[in-house]
Amino acid sequence: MDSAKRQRLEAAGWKIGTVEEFLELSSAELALIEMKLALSRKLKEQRLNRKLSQTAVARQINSSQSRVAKMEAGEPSVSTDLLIRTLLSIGATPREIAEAISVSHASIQNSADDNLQLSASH
Amino acid sequence: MDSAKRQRLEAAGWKIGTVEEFLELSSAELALIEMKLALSRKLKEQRLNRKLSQTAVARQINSSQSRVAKMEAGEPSVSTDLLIRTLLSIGATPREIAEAISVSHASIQNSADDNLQLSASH
DNA sequence: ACATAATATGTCAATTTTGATATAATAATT
DNA sequence: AATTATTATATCAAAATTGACATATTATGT
Repeated sequence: MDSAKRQRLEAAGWKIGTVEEFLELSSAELALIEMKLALSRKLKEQRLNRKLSQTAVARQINSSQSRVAKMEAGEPSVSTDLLIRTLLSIGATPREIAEAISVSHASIQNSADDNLQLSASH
Repeated sequence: MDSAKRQRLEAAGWKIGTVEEFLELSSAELALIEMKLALSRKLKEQRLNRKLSQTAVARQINSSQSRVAKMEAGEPSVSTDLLIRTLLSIGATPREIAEAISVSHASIQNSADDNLQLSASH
């Protein structure tokens, strides 16, 4: 968990810092972060599928290109609300959104490598 | 749609006002509202299942009883973030959350009575 | 009926989120 | 290689959300 997953999270600006800090994140908090990242990825995927630029998406939702970029980067300054609103606006169905969220579940439960590394690291 | 569904939404504080205003709500906005209401209901359901008071839930998430009440009432001042965080905190799984969201989809597609009434009302 | 627990509603200062803007970094096109 | 389109990153004032608090209403038990 430490290395791989933490780096991924930190890259997106979630600055976790120490291992203690990381461990202090409740599983609920982690699950929410994972969910938001899953929605981020879904957004980028859907946008590319529809061959839209970030600017085009921004127009559809009365926002700015930079905010769309932040959404896709999974930055903490982006709320779940905004992610979902944007997904719905470009035509994603609630079902697709639900699927993305379910996937985020799997990624929590599944990353056995991460957990192994964690429990082996002390 | 006017009467039944609008009343439900307005009761929760979404004050829609005129029919025009209502119709101006994009389907994305409506879908998001429906989603949030579905999460509201899920929260209440899960809380009752676990026989927790609103105060007990508030403690778990460092919030207040009144805010939990607002969550369950589906008030606009409650973000999707908070709803999901709370659901996760009391032990709901991402899968359950996803299911609730999928249900909200059905309610949009299904309410044939509402749509009929709407198109017949002018 | 009375007390008590639980839920609802209103308000508000503090925090968080947001769109906008500027600008840098990359990719695509000619 | 030079132009142009696209995406990334930083900053910030305005808007939305939040926890806390007060208090009203409603349920539950005795």
